[in-house]
Amino acid sequence: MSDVENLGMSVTLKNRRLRREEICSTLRAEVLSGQWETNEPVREDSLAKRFGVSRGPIRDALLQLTQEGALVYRQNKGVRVSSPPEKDDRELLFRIRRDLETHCLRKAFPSWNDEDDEELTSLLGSLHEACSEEDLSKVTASDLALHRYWVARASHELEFIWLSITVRMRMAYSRLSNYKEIYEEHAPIVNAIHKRDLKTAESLIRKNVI
Amino acid sequence: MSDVENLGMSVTLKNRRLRREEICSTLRAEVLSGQWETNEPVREDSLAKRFGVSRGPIRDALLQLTQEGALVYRQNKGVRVSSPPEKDDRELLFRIRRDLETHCLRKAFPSWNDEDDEELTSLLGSLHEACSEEDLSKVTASDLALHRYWVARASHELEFIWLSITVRMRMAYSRLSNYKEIYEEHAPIVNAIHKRDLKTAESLIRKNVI
DNA sequence: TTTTCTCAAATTGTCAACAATCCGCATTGA
DNA sequence: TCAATGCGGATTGTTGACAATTTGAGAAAA
Repeated sequence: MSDVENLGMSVTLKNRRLRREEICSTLRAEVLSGQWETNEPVREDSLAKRFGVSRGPIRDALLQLTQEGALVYRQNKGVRVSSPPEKDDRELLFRIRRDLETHCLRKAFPSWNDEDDEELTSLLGSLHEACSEEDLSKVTASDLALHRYWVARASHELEFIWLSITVRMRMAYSRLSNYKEIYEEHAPIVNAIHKRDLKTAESLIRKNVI
Repeated sequence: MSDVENLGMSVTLKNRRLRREEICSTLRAEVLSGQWETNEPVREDSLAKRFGVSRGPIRDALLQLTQEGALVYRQNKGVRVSSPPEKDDRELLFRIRRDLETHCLRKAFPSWNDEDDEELTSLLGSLHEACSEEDLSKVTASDLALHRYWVARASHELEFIWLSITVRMRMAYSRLSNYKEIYEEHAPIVNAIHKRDLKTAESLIRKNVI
């Protein structure tokens, strides 16, 4: 019953519960959209002031982003933005990510339901909105959230792994170019899923490089 | 020059620098070797007392182990030991891990040198010792460290990803059975690497399931 | 001038206390 | 008897202060 209450909680309280995650998502989107200069140090104090919390939760978020691959920690020197993976590794990472996504989609398909369709539509809507506004940070977050949905739907274990791979891949593709293109690549995927057309969805994901 | 000084630091200071990492490694080996009951809650206070630190560093370590997949975090309820991945996912994870290790070995081979050979020999020695002593926790840590070496040697980015996959795989194979067997599976791999025989090393790794 | 050393400011690492939340148990009321 | 409720201990989440470390500027020496 407390769960029911929580759902109805005010936004302030809701945010309180997810403070670390919230901060983490915001920072992740900023880093991945190339808004932080490489080699520019990230200060815990300034982030703490910015989010109106103490350094504790900030450190939690930074540590998590380090694990995900967006930041790199150095002893007593704080974090810096991570460099993109080497060329040799990119192909491998790309293949792994593709395998993960298609595996998850295939696995989730049998139990895919209307609620999932709604959620996906909503996420695609966010992506569309972000592309229209040309808000780079929002585009990155929306794109990530869309792909993440079918991965998480299949397995929360794989979600972690997928995220840490995808975040690292993204470091190489910051500063995306064509917003329209991004949306138009994703719409058909969602459409195929709505039609329960696994084969088409899979092949589209295989092509949807980014 | 401070780096040089650090290398010569006393053990106490060295440990100070790596406190979080140290705690993390210890706990990881314990969890992976099946010494913690599933669903048994892990209390931050007791860990803090055990390691003689405050809850801060303990929380850091627990958060990291959560990212790696050994533990699961629940809001206001602390962490619990993670469950093994589902059967569906294991095959995929296994393939990915295999690809990662062979990729890294292949990549590291051209610049592999005598120092690497020494290090590997030393790690194999630790594994042998651990197997002789039948110290489950030590076996797990040594085995992990051995494989980790050639991954890390190739790429620190891939090291993170490899670790989070391997840790999750291991949750399914806790309580290993035959100690001798473990050592005897690894010795030929190291031997092949010493002889710079990439092909043999690769095929042995492919077979070395664990 | 150039190099080395010292010191202070900035920053991260750690700690202990406080606030918020969860969980089990007893009490209450039908 | 049994379900609902509220209390109290235990546990996690957060905070601000303090300790340890790094960094860079400037003084001192070669």
